[in-house]
Amino acid sequence: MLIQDLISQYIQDYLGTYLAENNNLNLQNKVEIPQNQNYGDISSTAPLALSKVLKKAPYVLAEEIKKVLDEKLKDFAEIEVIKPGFINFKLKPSAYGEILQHFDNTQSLITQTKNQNDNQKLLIEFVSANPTGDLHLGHGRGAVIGSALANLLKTIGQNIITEFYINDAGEQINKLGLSAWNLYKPDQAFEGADQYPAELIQPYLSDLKPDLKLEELTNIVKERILNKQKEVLKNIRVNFDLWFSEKKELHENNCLEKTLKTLESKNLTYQKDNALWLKSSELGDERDRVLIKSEGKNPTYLAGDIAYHINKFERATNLLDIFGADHQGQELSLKVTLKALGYDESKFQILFIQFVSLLRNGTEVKMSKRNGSVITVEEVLEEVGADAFRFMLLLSNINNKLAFDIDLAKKADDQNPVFYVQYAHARACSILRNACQDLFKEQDLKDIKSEILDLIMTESLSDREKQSTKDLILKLSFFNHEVHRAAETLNPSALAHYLIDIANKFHSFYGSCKVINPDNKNLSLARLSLIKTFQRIMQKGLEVLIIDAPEKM
RNA sequence: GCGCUUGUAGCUCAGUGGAUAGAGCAACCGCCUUCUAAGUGGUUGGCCGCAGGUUCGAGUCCUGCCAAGCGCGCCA
Repeated sequence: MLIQDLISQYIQDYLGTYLAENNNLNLQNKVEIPQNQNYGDISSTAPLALSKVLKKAPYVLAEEIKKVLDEKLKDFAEIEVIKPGFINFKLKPSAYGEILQHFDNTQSLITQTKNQNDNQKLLIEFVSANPTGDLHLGHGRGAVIGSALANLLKTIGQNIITEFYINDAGEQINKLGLSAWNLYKPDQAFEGADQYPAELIQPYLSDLKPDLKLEELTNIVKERILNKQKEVLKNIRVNFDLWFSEKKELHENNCLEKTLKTLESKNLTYQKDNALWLKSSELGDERDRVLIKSEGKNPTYLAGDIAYHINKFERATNLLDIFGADHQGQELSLKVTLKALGYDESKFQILFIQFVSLLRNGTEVKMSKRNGSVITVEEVLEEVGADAFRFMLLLSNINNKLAFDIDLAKKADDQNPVFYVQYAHARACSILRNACQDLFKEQDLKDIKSEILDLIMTESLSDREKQSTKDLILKLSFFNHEVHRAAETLNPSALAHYLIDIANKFHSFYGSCKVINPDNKNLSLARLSLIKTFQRIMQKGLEVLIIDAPEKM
């Protein structure tokens, strides 16, 4: 077990004596690397955080914990209690060898969450763009975040389904059909129709048979646009388990009709002005909403959305939607309705992603659907490649609007975070390659003895060597913890930031510690073990985010 | 007007009620006969939007205000 896991485990065991019942403390987050060296290599604020719950002075609590830990950790750390109730651990050199040993002996770098209930299944819906045009950068952000999050949750052992909702019915499709028709048969054009800009539609009109009917044309263009979206998503490494067609699954399968009947049977609807209304204000919404429009008797988006979410609840226990910030109007109506129908609101969550703009030559390029100045995923991807595309969009928290700096994403130096991170990985691979070419055989790097690993922090090293080694090992030892924290907070960005952090610590280690040294083969082996661990963790971290980890650059 | 999100170094952002608020970039001074200089060491840089409150302790929680983005359709 890693030292910080031992610490939190022992504290938890000890505090458990205070809290026999209802003991679901999670102290993992209360054991950390302190900002300031003076506070030790690892520190815990558990006594401070828990003194209120346990009704005990934090300092007293800290002293008690110290007493317990002193005994258990005497080989690895010196423990000090500081004023209000901090517990600071100064690690002994052997602790670092122990961490290397731990990683040498551990196949899987990420622990699986305990499955209290194997029936739990989370359905994540994201992107869900209308099949009426190209994917823009905003869709790209949702796609990258959604795919990384889904992969992150899968990695810790959760049961995940990813889904794309195709809005292939309704007004937008009619509008698409008319827009296409007017370009296809200009002499028979529909006058005065609301249309999509011609340049968005034209690329999908090549090689058409001459005598198509409006409906046939609409379907062909819709299919072509959808296929294009699928292709672009594939290019940014975004895959879906299911592409859910509104038209097929909700309309033709009568799912929508069933939902309306259910709502009617629960007396949640009424007729007014020739339309069918939902009594949503009674359920907590700001006002009532229309379900079936008076003109044409077509369902509103909300009606379909409710039916779709009921359908999803039939296939999964938990739902997560990832929407653009412009969809927040949906949330309240949908949630109150689902609640009224008996679904557990705690099992349905929506994440809203703020807008993306594009920064080129230091100035912001505004996007506007109306005048056709949409920045597509495809055009940005072409310039920067999938790795930079993904990493740049992953770096900022979804609650912040983001300016995608396209010039930065193309740079091949330390200013560009994705290069910085990938370069660190390639450097590590290069050292491992060289080591096995000149001085060692592959076999030498396996099962390195603990006496040799302990040399990693040997006394005779310079301060800078010790410092950079220590920083790297400690940071690496928190990998599993960081992955789980990112998963719990549904925040893959945190993992991206962590990877920058370990890349930084690695580069620093590289700069101060010569790894391959024929005059000191044992120290070389210990350091190669560290490099190997770094390389594995970086590779795994990038894999979770679905970004390449190149071995050469 | 109401709701959601945001406001932290020149810029982009981390920050889980705890210690002297951190990182990257930019700026400035250094480091290649050395495993990838696509790199690294150091320096400079802060009324954490403002004002109250809760707390032993607030960037973090609460209230009000200011500013920005988005949302408040028989559009999707």
